[in-house]
Amino acid sequence: MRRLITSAAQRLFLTEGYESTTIRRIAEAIEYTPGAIYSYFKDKDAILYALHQQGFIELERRLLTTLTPGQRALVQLRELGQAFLAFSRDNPEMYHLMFVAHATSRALHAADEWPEGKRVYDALRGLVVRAIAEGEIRPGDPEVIAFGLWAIAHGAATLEICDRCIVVPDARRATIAAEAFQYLLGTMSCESASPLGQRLPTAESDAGTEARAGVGAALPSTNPDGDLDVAEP
Amino acid sequence: MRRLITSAAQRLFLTEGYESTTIRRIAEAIEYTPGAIYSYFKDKDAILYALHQQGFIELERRLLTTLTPGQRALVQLRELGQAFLAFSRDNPEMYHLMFVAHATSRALHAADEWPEGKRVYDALRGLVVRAIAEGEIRPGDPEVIAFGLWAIAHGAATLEICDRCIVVPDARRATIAAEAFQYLLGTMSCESASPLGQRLPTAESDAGTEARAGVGAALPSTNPDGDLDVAEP
DNA sequence: CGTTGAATTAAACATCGTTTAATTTTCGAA
DNA sequence: TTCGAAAATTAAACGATGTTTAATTCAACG
Repeated sequence: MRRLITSAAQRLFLTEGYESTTIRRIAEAIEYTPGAIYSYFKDKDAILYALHQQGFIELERRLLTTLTPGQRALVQLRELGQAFLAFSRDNPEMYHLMFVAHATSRALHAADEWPEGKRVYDALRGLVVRAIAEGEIRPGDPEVIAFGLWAIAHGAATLEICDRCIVVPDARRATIAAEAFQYLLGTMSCESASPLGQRLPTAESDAGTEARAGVGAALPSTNPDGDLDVAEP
Repeated sequence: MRRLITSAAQRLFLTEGYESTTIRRIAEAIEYTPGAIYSYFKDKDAILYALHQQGFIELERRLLTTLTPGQRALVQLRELGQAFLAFSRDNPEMYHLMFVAHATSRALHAADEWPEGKRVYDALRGLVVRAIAEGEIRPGDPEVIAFGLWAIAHGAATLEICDRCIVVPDARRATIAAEAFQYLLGTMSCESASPLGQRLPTAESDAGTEARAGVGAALPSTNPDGDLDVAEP
């Protein structure tokens, strides 16, 4: 029954947007009465929070399935960032709910209240440690580096979602987020001593695609129609 | 009269928070009737948007007054980032309204609808161009570098504001945002070829303070009580 | 069949943003 | 000074929201 509610809420949320996702409309969608919902969720924030959790599980799935297992840590870091940006672009409303909406951060005050986030972040930090150990990015505090990478991806994603990219020229707008992540990851890699510090060597790259321009276009969109394929029984 | 309304709205906004800032409460604060406000603002979003504009003017003021005029571009970039993070920390609710609230980005669709933001961003890009010309950061696309720096600062700020830093250990939490910005600015500087690429030489630095730890503590908080000192006639 | 407990509803409450018609206030011209 | 038009302000209502409560329906079991 909770599933029924959250999946209806999610459908409404992704199709009609944030404002139209009201308790009454959810109830109408599942052919129940508004009051009935309060037997299964304390209040509206609880529903949003459940959505928020499902979103993070889906994000985690997408991030982890993107990683090519045997690959070098630096390459996996790049894949992680690209997948993160792709997710935010495919599901902007969901991303907003998950990361910046006031409704959800209200019920969030300790790390164990956000296990989904902590798992992904720990994986990121582990990857950073490995990248340093493999001598692919210059040594430094893994905590700072991991947080920095997260901040870049999250910052670029939210700037895009909140229509803040209107200050960059039209021609660059679509790709600037991925380019910025790519550039910054490049500068911290060990090859960055070369004057043009943005060519990041990978196993499958160098197939004729120029490094910078290739990033935006190569963004994998596993889910092009923008739906979240989670918990729709 | 518009001033009266916005300043009351701002006071309510900063003291009582987002949820409590209702038209009726604003009217009550200025001893008017709710309907009267609609003679001066089209709707509630218009009030939030006016606040949003004032916030950007204040942010711009704080950023520009922080820059030490004759200083090298790289140092000014660092000052810019620190001032930006300090602002977001001093005025979290305001920052949320200005950058990520759905209400404000609704009325924002072209660059000329956001002149305050464009001005600051152009200044940032100019600084990047200068830093490259002065040979202080490695050459690259100024647009990408400027956007990247903005993404870092904005990402770190929003992660902090939205309580996402709970995944980093308690001891590091308070300073991690500033450290990450400092680190990333360091890696793109030309001195970063050294193994520990995070010492950023400045005019007044090297006074015994260790580079990394000094950043968080040195955050200038021009406005410790968290108020915005704008438009309170 | 009757009873008990859970599920569901209908209706109300307080509050919200917004609109409309009526009222008050303002203020320059007669 | 008085009048009347224009502006400012109010009172009241509308529709919609999240939420609660008491009543009602429903399902299961002795």
